[in-house]
Amino acid sequence: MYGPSKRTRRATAADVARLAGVSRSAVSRAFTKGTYLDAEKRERILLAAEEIGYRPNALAAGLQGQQSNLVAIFVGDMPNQYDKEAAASLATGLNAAGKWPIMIGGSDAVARAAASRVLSFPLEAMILRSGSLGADVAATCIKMGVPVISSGRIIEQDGVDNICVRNREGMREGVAHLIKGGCQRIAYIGGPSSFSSAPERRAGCLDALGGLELIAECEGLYTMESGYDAARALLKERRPDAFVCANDAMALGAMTYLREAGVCIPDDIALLGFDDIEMSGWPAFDLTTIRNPIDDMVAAITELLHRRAMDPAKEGEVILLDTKLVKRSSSRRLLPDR
Amino acid sequence: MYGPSKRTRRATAADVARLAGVSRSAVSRAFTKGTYLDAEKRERILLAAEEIGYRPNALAAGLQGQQSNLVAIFVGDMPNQYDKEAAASLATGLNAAGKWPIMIGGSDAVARAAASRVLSFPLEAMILRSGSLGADVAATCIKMGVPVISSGRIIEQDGVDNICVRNREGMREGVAHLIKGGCQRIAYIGGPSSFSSAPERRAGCLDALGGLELIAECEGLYTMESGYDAARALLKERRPDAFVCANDAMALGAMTYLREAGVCIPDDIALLGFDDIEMSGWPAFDLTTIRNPIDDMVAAITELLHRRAMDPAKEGEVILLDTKLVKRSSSRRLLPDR
DNA sequence: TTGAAAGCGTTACCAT
DNA sequence: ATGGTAACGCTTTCAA
Repeated sequence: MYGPSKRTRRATAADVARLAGVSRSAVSRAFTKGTYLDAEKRERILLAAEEIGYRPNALAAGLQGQQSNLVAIFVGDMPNQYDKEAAASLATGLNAAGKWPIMIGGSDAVARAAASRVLSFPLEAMILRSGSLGADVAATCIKMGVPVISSGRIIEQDGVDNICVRNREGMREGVAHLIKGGCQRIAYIGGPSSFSSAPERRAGCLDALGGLELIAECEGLYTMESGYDAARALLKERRPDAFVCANDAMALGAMTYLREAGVCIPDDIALLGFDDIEMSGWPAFDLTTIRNPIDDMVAAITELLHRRAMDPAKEGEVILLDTKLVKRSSSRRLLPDR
Repeated sequence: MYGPSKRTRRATAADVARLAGVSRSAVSRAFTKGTYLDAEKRERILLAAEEIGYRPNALAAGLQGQQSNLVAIFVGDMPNQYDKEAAASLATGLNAAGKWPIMIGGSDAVARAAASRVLSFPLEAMILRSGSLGADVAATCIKMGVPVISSGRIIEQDGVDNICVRNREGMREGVAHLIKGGCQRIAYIGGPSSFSSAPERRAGCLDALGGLELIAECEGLYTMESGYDAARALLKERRPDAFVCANDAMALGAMTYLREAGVCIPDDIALLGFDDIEMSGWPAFDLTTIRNPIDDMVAAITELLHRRAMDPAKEGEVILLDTKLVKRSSSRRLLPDR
């Protein structure tokens, strides 16, 4: 039997037209809704198309001047769990919205080169999800006329849309919760200062402290391992009764160390994270944390994409997402929470 | 200023030609290496292009019949860590190889629909990385003339290239290592039978057992949580001295439960995983496991892509990857390992 | 070495 | 409602 698998050339509208005995125009219309076309005829065309495995070539359609629906997502190395979850959800959310996410990632040099080359596509937007680098990539995109959406870090640049979580407010609420629960000797495990989220979260912690001061403090790498190490280092200091961590990965690392060290959580030391990654909700960890809402982030990006498509020349905007304090057992102390 | 009509058109070769005072053909040649073009002229063109932010439109170039360099990656829900790591590395590896990976994911219905729609692009290949579903997606692709590369699960279908790790041999080596270390009462925590890897790994375990029989056995979901639950259930059975887990996520879940239960690893119970995800190598876990080599997988896929491009009509092939036993402390028992 | 012109597969705009 | 015919932006062939 002859079939498309034998064919080396891709089926075109002309092939379908020939097979169905109609014009190429009719084939095009059959695949576009809201066009005038005899119902029976459309049926016949669709059937013929199905038979030879035809569908409109997106390259040609995109060339035609329509929207390409192509979107690039620039992720860094995705060193921690949250980044991976966010990237996965973003890709999924985008293709639920009818967009095609092209992933760009890897170590700096490779990723940067790829990010530049991908601009040869008429992208609807470049989505930046990289903590540290990104600002220069953004500049290239803007120059090429490709809209930029920066997520997780605010890039002050003309025409760049930003979406960011309220790091400071979120952390403030979390630490306030610890204090209301009776914690007084708080140690802070911060993130790398190259990430804009790090100083913001730290500021939120200081806000909540009020008159209090941090018992101790150090800077981690947003990884579990660095949290583990940080906990060990900080435990030597004057006995803290709470560890506030700039993200969940470090908090879980710290938790692992504390358990090994025989420290009871939360009675000896309470623990607070930030992000609410999947693992944190798992009963064996049950970490109190501040939710960095991935679904809201994805929804906001989709919305931004839409608004930009409506008005390509609009001003860049900043969307701030609200966090949500998720109280779990790592902060559930004897003292009642109010 | 005057409204949305401010839209800036993307620069085209004609724009560059005008600016540099050359023909459109020359501009095209300037961006194609191995073409006849005066060096000084090429320089001038490239400069002009840089100035107005031009690069060849990949849509138009792809239409021309060249290779599109577009590749779709179909991932499932990526429920476990290994899937996420694999997907991230794959995307990165592909764009290091000059390919553009379009990610397709999400819950079954949405992902399936997207996978079908993405075929409107002249894809160089559809890469399937989904344990359970995928076979029917593969059929659609083949019908459309899009080559399929299945990773992690062998799809017996004309023209489908497969790449899979030697699950059985790997697990056999791992369990043999436990037995040499003195384990005799082995309990098995398996994966969901809908994944082809599950029965293979189990078979490898049985191979190594020789005359022995499993003390106990249950089926998990390849998630940490299911491993945790499985360990609790199995611990009630006649005291095992080893837990063999079908993947690392479950092994780490089991480890967490065992530690909570005060069981000493590996002295009371040894632990074996499969995959070697990042977390397993972290000192606080230090899980003995069988490496499911992501880098080799990515390299093989790139190679397969290349071979398929060379000969679109070639037979489908099966590449099997070797595992590597990674001995860590979760299996380091008193009895010397031979 | 260079420029003109012919496609590539669509969609959109014409007249029917 | 329908078929013919311009674009769309590029690469490649063909003459020069």
